[in-house]
Amino acid sequence: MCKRMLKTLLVDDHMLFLDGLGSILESHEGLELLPPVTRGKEALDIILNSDVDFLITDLNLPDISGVDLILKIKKAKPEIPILVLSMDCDRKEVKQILNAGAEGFMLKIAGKQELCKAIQKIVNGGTYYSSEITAIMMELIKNSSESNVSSNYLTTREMEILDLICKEYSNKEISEKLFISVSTIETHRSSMFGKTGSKNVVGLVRYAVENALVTW
Amino acid sequence: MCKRMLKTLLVDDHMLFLDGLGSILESHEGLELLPPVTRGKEALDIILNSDVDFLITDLNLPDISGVDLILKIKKAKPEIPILVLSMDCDRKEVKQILNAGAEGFMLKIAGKQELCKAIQKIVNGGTYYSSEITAIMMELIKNSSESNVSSNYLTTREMEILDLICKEYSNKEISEKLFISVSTIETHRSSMFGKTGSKNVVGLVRYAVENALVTW
DNA sequence: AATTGCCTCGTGGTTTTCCATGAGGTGTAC
DNA sequence: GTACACCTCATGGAAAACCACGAGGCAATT
Repeated sequence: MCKRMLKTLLVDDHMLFLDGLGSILESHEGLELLPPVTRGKEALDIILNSDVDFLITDLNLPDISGVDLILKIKKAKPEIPILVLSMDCDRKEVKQILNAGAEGFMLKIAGKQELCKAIQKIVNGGTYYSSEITAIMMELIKNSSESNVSSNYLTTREMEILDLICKEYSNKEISEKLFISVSTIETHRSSMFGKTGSKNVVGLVRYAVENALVTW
Repeated sequence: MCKRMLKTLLVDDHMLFLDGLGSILESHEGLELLPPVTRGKEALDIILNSDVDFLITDLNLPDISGVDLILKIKKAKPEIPILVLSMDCDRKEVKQILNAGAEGFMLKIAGKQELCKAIQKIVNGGTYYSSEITAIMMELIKNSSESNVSSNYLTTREMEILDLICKEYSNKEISEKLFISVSTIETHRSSMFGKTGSKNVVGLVRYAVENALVTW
């Protein structure tokens, strides 16, 4: 049992959660915690330019989407195992995360015991998906025939923007939060109008509510 | 400095966050951590039936709303200081929390230093609101003529208009349907903004959804 | 190599919303 | 009989949303 310490990077936009996670994991054997980060791009930078052995990340990051982060990492350094923690999860998220190739996916409602179990399995080359996730996986498999019917579904970016719209963000505020121009937001809005058959932002909010894309 | 240990209850629906918070705070002097809970009703039960000196709670709880929790506690045991932690915050939340009488309100993006500062101030009889919160407070004050003091209920006419707004009607369309001028609609909208603590029409829709004023 | 989907951005314009302010009319309640 | 809540309306201006169009970059697919 003289394993090398795994350099572990924690990513979450909530410092407090990060601090807490750090407190839990610093006593976890085999892990050497790197200074945690709150932004996806920061994380990406560190992973690409230094030695990281293990990544534990939140799904909701301020700058880039968690899925994007995973995709980019898996492309550059597929050997680094990734454990994703998320507040909630819906079918699309699960699908995206699994496709992106994350080794683990669990919710933050889990306790530290479950977290440790997940880490254990993953660092030993396995995978861990919590029961909530596996339940959704079942559903996805069951309904995989009609899943392509909804081909006019919103893209990741569109959902992201819709989420902010539902939080009363103006286009300008969204552009500042996502670091893209107002034009882009407008383009996304327009295409969402088309996809959802809405006339204005109210229609989008309605769509979001009906499809449970937003949790208030 | 031989203060009594303050029996502190942590409430959050995410076990992992709870565990983390526990790790951070167990070394905090003066606090004696009670077994944390994930449900609002559980918290309420404990607070009403045993000795709790300090409450740190999340705003998004699975069973009852965080605001409800605070209101109920403040009604029964107003002497217990409450620090609210939240993921995000919008005007409505801030307004509700402040009205409910919480001693502190901060975001989870804060670090543990800020958390400790907040706790320090609060247990010494003070209050703590993070910069994000105070910024929103400013906004609220700026835009409060009389609205947030007086009744929060919408009038019949306002509800009627809100209903049409939720059906994607523009002000012009509403004015034609109700045979009143666009100015009038705007006046109603404005006063609804005040009453509901919204910035724009999305906030109104949200209010309508939350209060089941609209059936889609 | 070409196509397709997604994300990005711009220009220039119209329409709508939002805001501040003031004010008249009605009915109810004290 | 007056205070108050409600509904009505206007002016005028600033900000934001909406629309139509074109277009380039990137990555995956074919």
